[in-house]
Amino acid sequence: MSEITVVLPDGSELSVPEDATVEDAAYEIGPGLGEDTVAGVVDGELVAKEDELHDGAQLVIVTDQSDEYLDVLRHSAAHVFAQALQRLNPEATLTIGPPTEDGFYYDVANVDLEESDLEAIETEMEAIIEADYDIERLERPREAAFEKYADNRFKREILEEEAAGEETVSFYRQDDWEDLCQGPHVDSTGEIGAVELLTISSAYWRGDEENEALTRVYGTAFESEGDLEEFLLMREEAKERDHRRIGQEMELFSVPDVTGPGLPLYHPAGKTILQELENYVNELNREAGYEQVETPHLFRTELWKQSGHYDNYRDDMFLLEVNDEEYGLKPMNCPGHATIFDQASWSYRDLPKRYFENGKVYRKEQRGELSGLSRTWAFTIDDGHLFVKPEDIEREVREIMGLIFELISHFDLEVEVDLATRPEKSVGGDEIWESAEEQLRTVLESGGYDYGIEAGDGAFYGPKIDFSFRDALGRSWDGPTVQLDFNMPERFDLTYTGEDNEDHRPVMIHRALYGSYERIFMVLIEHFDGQFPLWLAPEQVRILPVSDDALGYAHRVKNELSEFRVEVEDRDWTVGRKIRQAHDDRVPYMLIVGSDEEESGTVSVRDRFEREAEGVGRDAFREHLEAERDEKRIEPDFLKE
RNA sequence: GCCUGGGUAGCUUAGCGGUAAAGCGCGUCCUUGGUAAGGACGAGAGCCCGGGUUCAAAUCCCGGCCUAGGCUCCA
Repeated sequence: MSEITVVLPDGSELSVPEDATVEDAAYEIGPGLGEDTVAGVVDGELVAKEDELHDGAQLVIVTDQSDEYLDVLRHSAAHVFAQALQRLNPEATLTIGPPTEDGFYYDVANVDLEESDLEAIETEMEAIIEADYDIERLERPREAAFEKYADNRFKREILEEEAAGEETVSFYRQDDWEDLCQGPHVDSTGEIGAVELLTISSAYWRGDEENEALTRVYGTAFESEGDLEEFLLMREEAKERDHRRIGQEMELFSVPDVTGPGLPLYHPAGKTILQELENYVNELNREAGYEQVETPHLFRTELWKQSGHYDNYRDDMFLLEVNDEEYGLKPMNCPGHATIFDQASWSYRDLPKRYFENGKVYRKEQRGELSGLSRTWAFTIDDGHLFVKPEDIEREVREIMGLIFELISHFDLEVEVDLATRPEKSVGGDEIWESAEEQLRTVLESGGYDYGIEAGDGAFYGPKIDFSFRDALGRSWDGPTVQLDFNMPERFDLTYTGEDNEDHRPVMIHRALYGSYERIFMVLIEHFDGQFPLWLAPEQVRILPVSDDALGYAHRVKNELSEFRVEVEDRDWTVGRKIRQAHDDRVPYMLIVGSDEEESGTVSVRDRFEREAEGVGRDAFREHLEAERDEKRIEPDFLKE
């Protein structure tokens, strides 16, 4: 029999018979590994250990030590769910049930489920796990599968489409229950250490809203109860940190019914934080040679026709009729900036022009998508547009990368960088795309940035570098972006005069350092759990008089700290109560003052970490505050041991 | 936009055909406090909006609006 060659993770090659499976290959490497094999990853795709290999395959063996093992386990947990569901509701029609990042789901039809039903299903699942049934793979003729699923049009559709042309299809069996499935699965139900069903929602068959709505049950599974508990704790913490909840508690913002959906109101405390964020980015931009501009919220649709937004995004724009003419709220700031650029003639000596605006934009997002500050109809972008000579792209992008890293260094957030390349639908010639992507790559390489490639994920008008933040709970959020644009300069016929006295086309660079203020605000609220660094904290210091007798001194101390956001707690409460409240309100520093402090002219300092010091000099404290604020330190550190 | 839940005091929620409840917050008073909730009293509710059923609707039905989770979208 002829042999084929597969490539192992360390680059070495392994020869195996041409009908060898993943498991066979593992045994070739070593009997121990063969024994432990759960599944394989072939050319980046998770496959069953029974699947045959092909010549040149990149092979990774998956054991219970692999990262992929949890996916396999969860896929099996989805089967256990389906079996349990059908034990209790035999009429339930199964569709698909894959693993996800956090667990698994299973989409079912012909069954009415409520959250309250989940407990009984979970109990049944635990019985199945307890019984430790072997999980067996069966090959059946495709025709037999059709017969078996005579009354399940979903499975038949899978057989028709996914399994088109196959003679046999695989089933996985545990106990007396089986499901059409490609696998892979763990060897027995007992390997699932812990399961939990989480929520019920709905989803369309194959994710298409034209199709039938199915009932989707989300659950998760782990190797051990301990892992599950850790996961649930993390989930609970995420809920506690929900920016909508903290936003309400700290009176940062609200989205009342009466103002319309997705149109948040910023209250004084919230606006204080936004203003600090804005002041900082304004300063950073000024230093980097940007000129601040301002454009109105409303333009004639002529402008949106010129920019192309009207053709592509008209349905998502807010349009209105004024004096028989159509106007539209701006969904982007760039056409306004391009128009400003177009109001003069420029020489190559003038370039690059760097315009900047904290511009509010309006996009009529789908109603079901709106949520807190994470998805809104009105949001503000710290939007910069650069008009550059093509040969300057690299230098400008490098500078922007520097700005972005400078900015995020103050927020204790990790960041991931991705290069998004040319999508299928795009404008501009091959040459300019290749050159642009090359220049972005050069910046990323020479800057030593770790980055991934999102092939085909660029904008239709140019490639881009996307940043995503990772917060304290390990979640990822869209952040800053740098995008090259060859389209807008064409559409607006932007030109500059070159050294050769000829007209040339500038390239536009769109960039945002925060992304949107709403988004960064949300991320920061949740990342810091509302415990903002001093420079951002809406209330930086609260003075707690021990009794009313100390009110006068308290106000004198407050006046001395007038450059900070300071409040005097003058409610008729005990000291303990005042401290409790200040902690609940997440104030970085408390100053407790009474007769002792008044006589010695000092303050007692307590911070949000419950650290304390008595007899602190007022000047020393004020000077520390100034430094902590100006250096944008993450945590209060006056009382740091 | 679609599917499934939900909208009751400033906030969090109970009540689910028959006189609208609680905790927190708020106000007044007592207490004048020393490091994470002192006490008493009080005010505060078109029960989301519009229709319908009923002797009677916060409660049941229909429509709308908002909201949560999910699906689909995201220049």
